[in-house]
Amino acid sequence: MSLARSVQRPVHPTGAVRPGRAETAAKMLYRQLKAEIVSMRRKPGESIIERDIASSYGVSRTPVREAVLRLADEALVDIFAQSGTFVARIPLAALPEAILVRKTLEQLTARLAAEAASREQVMELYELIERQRRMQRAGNRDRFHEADEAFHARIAESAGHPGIWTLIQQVKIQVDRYRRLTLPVPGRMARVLQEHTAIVRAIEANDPARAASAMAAHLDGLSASIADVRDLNPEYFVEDPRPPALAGS
Amino acid sequence: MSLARSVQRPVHPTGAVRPGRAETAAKMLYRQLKAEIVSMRRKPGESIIERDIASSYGVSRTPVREAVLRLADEALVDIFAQSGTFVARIPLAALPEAILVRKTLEQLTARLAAEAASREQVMELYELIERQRRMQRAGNRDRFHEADEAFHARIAESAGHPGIWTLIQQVKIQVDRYRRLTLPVPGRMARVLQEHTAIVRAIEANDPARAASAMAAHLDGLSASIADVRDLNPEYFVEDPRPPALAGS
DNA sequence: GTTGCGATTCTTATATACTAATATATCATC
DNA sequence: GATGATATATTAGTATATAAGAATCGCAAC
Repeated sequence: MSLARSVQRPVHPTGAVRPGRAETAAKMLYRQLKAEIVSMRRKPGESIIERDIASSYGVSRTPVREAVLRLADEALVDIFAQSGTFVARIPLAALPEAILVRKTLEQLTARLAAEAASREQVMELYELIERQRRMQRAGNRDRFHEADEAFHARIAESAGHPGIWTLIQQVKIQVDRYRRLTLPVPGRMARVLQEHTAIVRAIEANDPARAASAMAAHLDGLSASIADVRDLNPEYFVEDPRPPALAGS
Repeated sequence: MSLARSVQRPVHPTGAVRPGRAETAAKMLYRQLKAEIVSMRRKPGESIIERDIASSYGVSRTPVREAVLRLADEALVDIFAQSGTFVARIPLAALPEAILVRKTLEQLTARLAAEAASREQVMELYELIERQRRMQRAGNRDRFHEADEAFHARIAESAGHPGIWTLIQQVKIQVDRYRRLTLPVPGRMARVLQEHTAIVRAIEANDPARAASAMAAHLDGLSASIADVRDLNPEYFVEDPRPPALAGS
């Protein structure tokens, strides 16, 4: 997929600006199913039957199938022909890799943001931290997390490369599923706020190296003990022994 | 999409090892169309009509549609409902970002490879360089390029993170299309060979910093002058002025 | 010559029907 | 009772038909 697939609009050959269109059923189903899988409301290994989804949403199998195929592309479901479709198990081997890639790319955006961010952008980052603080006080974990994501997105934007956050979102999706299984850690929100503040301070001070290391420290915190969670819910995971060698020409 | 979507096999809930199955028509069409688009045999802006593809391959519209939908996900085609589907133009704004991401991630793999690569893995890298040298002598640019890709893939593998190369392949796809428009530069193959050798030497010497900088230098070479190519084929490109702000909450 | 309207002709989006292959249940056999 | 073959049911893959909306072409009015 393209790096920035979801941040650029297609351009019609005629050059005409196309009117906004009502969302298709297929896209709605895709978003819906994806949300259910990422939020672990649909459990890994659970069966997904196209016909059932279709009837429960009052549409035909075709748009359901389109949505399921997209999810299969993203490795959120496994399709077995003439057999069944199942919510994908979380690939343990991919988690450290995804965390590493995220850390690397976010160190980059933090560094670039520290070089390039305008005063307005820094203020927006502080505002997002404030929003998070309000959500912490309200004890609203979901909204806290939303603001958290927005904070990271805004840093990529300030770095001049918003598409990198889009990419990170795709890379970290299995990690997000994994984290849904972890228990809420007391004091985590407070620590996140502190770490976010340290990052913005470094960006504001135009100190790229410090911004990068602050971001790295922040992200190191989230790689909790994978082994523990796996042992609690072994049926949700799959440890691919060794991926089959990549196509080497 | 998951980081390693194409390097891990789905696991059937019954635990059974599923037999290898014949490739579906849809997957074949996807690969075929993707190759035609990336190789620029299908020009940006060109119309793609599902019915025509279906009849020319002797299948129904359904598998064609499946393939086209996947390509739309990867931003290789733009689908306009009730209007038409077109080969996507190359998004100019995304190219520097993709090049930057690739460089960042390959510096990472080079660094890790320098820390972890075994003697056998280093030998394989040297062998891939030799293969490239043979292709250079034979003047076979396509096979030279294939070995080039295999070289980079093998470095990611030696770093213990083969999925990162899969990710890079996805990120650089629009850059690959752009590069198809550039003329062959005399002496480029020789320079590539030299730079690859420098990278492997640093990996062999277990010098992570030098491996990373050698990789960075290598990849800096490929960001030629985008402006020139754009002016030659302006109809192949689209310069998204500013991506619409990312979802911020 | 240009512009505005409208019918027509495309095209994709969705619905429905059919095919083929898998997994499971059943039953005979040992 | 365990085991194997067979039959059945279930499911994704594919084919075809229909719906709905957009672009284009022609024509009329100016």
